[in-house]
Amino acid sequence: MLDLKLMQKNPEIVRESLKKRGSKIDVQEFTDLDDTRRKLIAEVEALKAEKNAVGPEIAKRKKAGKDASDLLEKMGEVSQRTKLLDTELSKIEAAQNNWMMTVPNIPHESVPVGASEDDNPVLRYWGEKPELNFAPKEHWEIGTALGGLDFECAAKLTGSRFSVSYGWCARLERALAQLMLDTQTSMHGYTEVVPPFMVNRKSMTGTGQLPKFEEDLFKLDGTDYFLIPTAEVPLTNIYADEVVDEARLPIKFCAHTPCFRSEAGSYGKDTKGLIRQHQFHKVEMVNFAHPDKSYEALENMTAAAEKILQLLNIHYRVIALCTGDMGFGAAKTYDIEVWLPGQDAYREISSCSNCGDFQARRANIKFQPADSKKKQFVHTLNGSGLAVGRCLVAVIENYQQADGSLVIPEALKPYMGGLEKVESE
RNA sequence: GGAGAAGUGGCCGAGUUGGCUGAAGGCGCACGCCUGCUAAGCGUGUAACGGGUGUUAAGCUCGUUCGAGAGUUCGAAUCUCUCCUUCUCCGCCA
Repeated sequence: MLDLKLMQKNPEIVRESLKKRGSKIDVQEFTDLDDTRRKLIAEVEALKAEKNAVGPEIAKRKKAGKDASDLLEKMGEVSQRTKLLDTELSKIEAAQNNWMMTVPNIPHESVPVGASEDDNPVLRYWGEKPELNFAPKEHWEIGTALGGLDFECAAKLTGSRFSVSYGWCARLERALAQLMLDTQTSMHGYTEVVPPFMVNRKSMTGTGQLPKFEEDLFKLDGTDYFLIPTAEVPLTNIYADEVVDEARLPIKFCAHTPCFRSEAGSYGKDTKGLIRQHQFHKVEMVNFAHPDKSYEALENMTAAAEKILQLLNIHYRVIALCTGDMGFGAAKTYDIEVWLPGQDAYREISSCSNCGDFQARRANIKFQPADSKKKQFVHTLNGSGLAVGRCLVAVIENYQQADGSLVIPEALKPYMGGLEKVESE
C-alpha cells in the first residue's frame, strides 16, 4: 500500500509511476474519494464533539433530579444524524481503502522503464553454456527414462500439473533443498524457519496477494485459509503488527516450504515437466531491512541466491525487471535465469525483490529508531534461494550425459549418500 | 467435538448499580534532582491512528480506539448478540 500522504500531496508522482507500469488505474478516483471523505469526517466529528460536550450536562441534571428532556430530544437528533453520516463515511472509506489496496508499488528510480519482459536488461552472466556433443534432452524425458519422475501417476492421483518422484530423483530434490538451506543459514546469516503452509486472509493481504490476486490462490473450502503460493507470505507476516528495535535489523529468515499456485491464465504454457506445477518446493529468503540499507540488502540477497547455482556450477544470467514487468508489491526486482540445455533457453529460477515499505505499511511492520520517538516502517525483501523444483530441472538438464545417464554435481554428493551417477537399469 | 474461564495502555493490573475513566495503581522506560559510589530516594513525563490549523516541522485543537463486529441508549470498557483468540477439564487423534 502506498502512503496516503503521498497520494494526497503528490498525486502526480503516483500517476507517473502507474504510467510507467502500464497500469490503467486513475488517480483522480482516489482524489475524489478523499475529498468526500474529509468533508464527511469534518461534519461527523463536529457532531460527535457536540455529543461529548452535552453528555455530562445531561448526567448532571439527572443527578440533581432536574428535567433534561430538551437536551435528550436534541441529542436524539444529533445521534441519528451521526449514525447516518457514519454509515456513509464507512462506505467511502471502504471504497478508498479498496482502491489503495489495488494500487501497485512505485518503482525505484533505478528500475529501467519498459513495457514487457522483452525490455528487461541482462545485467551479467555467470559461467558458460555447457558444450554438449549430443542433442540434449529435456528434463522430463531424462527423469522419466531414469525412473525418477512419473507424471502419469500424478495425473491419476490428482490431476495435471503435478508430479511424483522416486528414488534418486526424490532424494536429489531433498539434497538440493538441504544445500540451499545449509548455504543460506551458514554462509549468509539466515535463520531457518518452518512456518504454516496455509495462512489466513489477513496475511495474504499483508503481503499483497489479496485482494487482487485471489484467483491465483488455492483456498481451503469452508475455511478462510489459503495455501501459500510462496513462503514470503508467512515469513513476512511474522512481524505483522509488530515493532522491532532498530538494532535488530536486518532480520533474515529462510524457509523450505511447498508452494501452491493455481496457475490461472497460464493454460498451454509449460504443460510438460516440472517447470510450472500447482505444487512445488522453494527455499525462500525474507529480509526486514532498515530503509537506508534495503537496496544494499537486495544486492546481498541476489548474491545469496546466485551462490547456489555457483556451487552447482550451472550457467545463469541476472536480469533487472523493467517497470512494466515487475510484480505488484515490488519496488525493484532482479530475476536469476538459469540455462536449460534441453529447452535451449534461460528460465527464471529466482526472483529477488525489494518491496520498500509497501508491504510493511499493509502488514503494519515497524521499527523503533534508536535516536527518535517516531516509529518507522521497515523495508521488506523477498527472494527465492532457490526454487527447488526448477533447480532440479536445471541439474538434470545440465548434468545429463550422452548415454542418457546423469552425473551428480560435486556439491550435492555429500547429500546423496555416495551416489555419483544415475544410470538406466 | 463437549463443559467452563478469560481477553483493558510496552508489561502487570483496577474498573461490571452505564456518564465526571484514555482509562487508578504498580512495573518498565526517558529526562531531571539528590546522593561520594556500581544501590536507594525524589520529581516530571511516558499510546496509536485520523480530521482541522501549520513550512509534507513543532505546537494547538477535535475525533476514534478497553480482542473484532453488530445492537440497546441522549450516552457503553461497563448491558445484549455473533465471531476470533488464549487457558483449564473431558473425549478423540498423529
